Amino acid sequence: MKKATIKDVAKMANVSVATVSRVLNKVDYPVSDAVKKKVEDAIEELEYTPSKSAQSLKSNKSQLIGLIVRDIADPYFSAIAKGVTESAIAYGYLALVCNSKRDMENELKYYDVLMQHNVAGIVIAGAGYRDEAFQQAQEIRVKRARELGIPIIALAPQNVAMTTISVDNHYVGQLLGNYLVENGHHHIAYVGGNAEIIVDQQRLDGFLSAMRTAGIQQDTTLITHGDFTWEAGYKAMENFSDRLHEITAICCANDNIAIGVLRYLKENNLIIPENISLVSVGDIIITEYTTPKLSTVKIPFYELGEKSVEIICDPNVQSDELPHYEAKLIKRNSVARRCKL
Amino acid sequence: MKKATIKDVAKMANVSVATVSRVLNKVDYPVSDAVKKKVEDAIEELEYTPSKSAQSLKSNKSQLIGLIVRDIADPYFSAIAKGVTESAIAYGYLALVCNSKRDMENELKYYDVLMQHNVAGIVIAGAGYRDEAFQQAQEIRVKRARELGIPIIALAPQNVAMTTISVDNHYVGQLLGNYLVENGHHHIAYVGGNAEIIVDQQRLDGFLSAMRTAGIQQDTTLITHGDFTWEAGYKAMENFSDRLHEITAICCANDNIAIGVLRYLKENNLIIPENISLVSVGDIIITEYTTPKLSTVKIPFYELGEKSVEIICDPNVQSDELPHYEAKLIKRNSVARRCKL
DNA sequence: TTGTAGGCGTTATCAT
DNA sequence: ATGATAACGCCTACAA
Repeated sequence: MKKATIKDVAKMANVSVATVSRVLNKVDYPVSDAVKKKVEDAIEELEYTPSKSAQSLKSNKSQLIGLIVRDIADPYFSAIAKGVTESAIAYGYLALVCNSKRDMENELKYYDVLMQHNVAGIVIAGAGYRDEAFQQAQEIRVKRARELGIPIIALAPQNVAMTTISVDNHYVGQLLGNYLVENGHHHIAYVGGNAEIIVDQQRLDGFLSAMRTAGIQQDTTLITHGDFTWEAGYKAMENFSDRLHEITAICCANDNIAIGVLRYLKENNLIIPENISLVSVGDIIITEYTTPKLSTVKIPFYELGEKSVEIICDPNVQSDELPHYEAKLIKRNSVARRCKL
Repeated sequence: MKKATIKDVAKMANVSVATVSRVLNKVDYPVSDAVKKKVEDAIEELEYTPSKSAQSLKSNKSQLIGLIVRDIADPYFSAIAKGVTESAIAYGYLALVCNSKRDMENELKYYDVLMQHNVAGIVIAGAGYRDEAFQQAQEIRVKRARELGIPIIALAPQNVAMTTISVDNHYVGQLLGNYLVENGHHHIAYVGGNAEIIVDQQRLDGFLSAMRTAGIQQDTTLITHGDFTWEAGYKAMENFSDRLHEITAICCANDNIAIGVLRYLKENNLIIPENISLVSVGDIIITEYTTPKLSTVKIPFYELGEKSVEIICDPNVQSDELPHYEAKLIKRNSVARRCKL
């Protein structure tokens, strides 16, 4: 059996397809009540719904929003995906989710695939890579999208001219550094994420500037980079094991890393925060359920995802009046006051 | 600027659109090398890619897979989503992700929306509701989809005749019960999930059958239901607080619940597993990062998602030779041997 | 107020 | 080996 088409409806209601289309799309187009009724009955009878494919072909625009994430199973990205999918539905759209597996090539490929699908817009969740070739490739795609009238919204800095809504990551790093300093910490290890990704550098810079302001000479051998994952956090600690006695606090570039770090420290019988304090970035839900609860800088992932869809779908939203998102420190129980080392 | 169409390519290559279509789609259709070359050059020059919308209209089938989840930010569902999205891309498809917010109405609506988009298939991640009206509504949609040739794959039981790949949840409950009994536990609290969802009952039944086999009379007032979330697990414990001294173990219907339970117990200075043992279901990644690591029954979420796409996309896969997925107990550190109460 | 017809980009059928 | 054309379902000028 096939789905009913507008023709079937027209036939059953004894009207033309144009009339059917009008009662469907032109709310205030003059159609006689009798005809309108007939059409609506036929639609119901046949369970007719317009074909999105045909509409998309005709209008050269689909009711689809593309979302590119690095790993949908990572709480950061799934929080964003939640915002995007829920907001999309609210606007009558659907979200196409692409998982790059943290691979640059894949990410670029997805730009193309999504455009082939005539998406109404594309949301880029992850921050950009510092790699120049990548940025150029990205720039080409952004330009092409603009020519086609497809908005692309980044939820983290890309170093490419494009609409971006994001928290100030330099400030995030400062927040972290200042908080630790305020609590008397001077010997701090910094566990970064993937150094190839822009935000990693920005957060570290912010952290270092906080150290400088506080007159603290940061030991650069106490700075490490890996990836924004749990495993990476754990592994970083393994490599750090012989220097744990030198430090009183660890600053992690995101919550995942902190969770890995936390596990390592617990396994090695260090008490948080009594022995070592811990801060990170994100405020993913699990930070409320670890022991101790993690002090972290909240990034409004859900809201960012939500807003990006709004920018794409709502014609009233001007992309020149982008909202400002403020990073906020959430103090919980992973930082202790350290008077003196 | 507009995207190049097959006509543009045909014009540039001085051939007909039919020829272009052939070099694109009919690999072994006889086309002279010279013409083929011209066409390929034009395609490259114009950066032409076929419009998915037009293909979808023409073929009455899109390269889209619909996925319905209850909460994409829930590790259970995001693991499935990861399997689905990655597998989809591998087949040249894209995944449309719908978030029902654990609302039945939404779920039903998504069936319809996805069909409007001409999806190649639909994957239902969550188990069905016991609600009869829901099951009927679901049945209608499944039947309609079948008539349209759209496969629907459930990754958990629905009590509706449809293709389902899933673990045996009764067995899961038995596994849990037996493991606890083997370790000498006789006074066990059971924290279930949403009792309206089919698997919740199945797991509990399995657990109870294990108790019966062991000759243990389960205290039914020690059985509670809430939801499959962290918050619900925590809240269940709050309501249980005055009975904690009666029990030696807690069996949770999934890992989320266990994480909430764990947090409550820790806040109340109970040591796991020395004071109370804990088991659950899922084996989501975080269970490896809690303290202690959670003993749980592994459900292969990623693989289920992956397989469902394979069934939809791969014409060689017969849906009558569905794979069997075995639930497996992962013993970690949340269960202690209890000789006697 | 309603109907007719062309075209969106493809693919497939039928000619040549 | 290649080309012309109809059709997929919808929307929208333009006609009536």
